[in-house]
Amino acid sequence: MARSKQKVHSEVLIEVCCQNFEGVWFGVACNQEEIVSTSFGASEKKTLTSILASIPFDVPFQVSYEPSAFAESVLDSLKKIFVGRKPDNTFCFDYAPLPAYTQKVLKATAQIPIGYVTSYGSIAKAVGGGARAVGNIMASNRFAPIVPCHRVVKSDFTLGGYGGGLKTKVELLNREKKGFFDSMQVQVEGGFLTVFPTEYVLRNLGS
DNA sequence: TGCAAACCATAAC
DNA sequence: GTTATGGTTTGCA
Repeated sequence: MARSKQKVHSEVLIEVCCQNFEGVWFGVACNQEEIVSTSFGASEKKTLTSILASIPFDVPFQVSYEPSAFAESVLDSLKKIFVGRKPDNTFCFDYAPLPAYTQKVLKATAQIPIGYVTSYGSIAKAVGGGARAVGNIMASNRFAPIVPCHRVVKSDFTLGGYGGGLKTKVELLNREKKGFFDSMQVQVEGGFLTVFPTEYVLRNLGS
């Protein structure tokens, strides 16, 4: 029986998991070895809703309460990032559904090291395009906080915005500060991105 | 400082 | 196609 020409979606069943860690809900959607989306928030419902929003209607998914080894390792990394530590693993993301420019911006954002921030305009300068467009992409970042959009601020080192709330953004940055003094350049697709010590932002908040 | 105008990719009609 | 929408930036008073 020839079935090979049929589109069999069941082969890409997406696994969705949520876990609570110290009062915060972390969620992941993944297919085998790729992250489809991640999220975190104060309630399970909100976290789950934001995860599900990034799964296309015609793709089946399954909410699992017993995460696969891969999902478990992603959740583990989410928690580590949340407390300001470096995750053990690097992951592949399912960038395919996203527009090319969005992919470029997210990949550049992913290059910002712990202890550093950059600005919307700096990313725009590195990969092309404009700061507002970068801001829009941050706002709809489906890989937070693994793609660290909390490390992107305004050019005057004030906070800008954050989907999870500015309070959360400050908390994350506070845990990530390393006491660096100098800015530096990191290589990204399309050029070099200037990053600045997290302290530049934090010392702005006091006054 | 504060305001206005320019900027720019997306998503939604 | 066209328009609306921002997690911005910059210049000018």
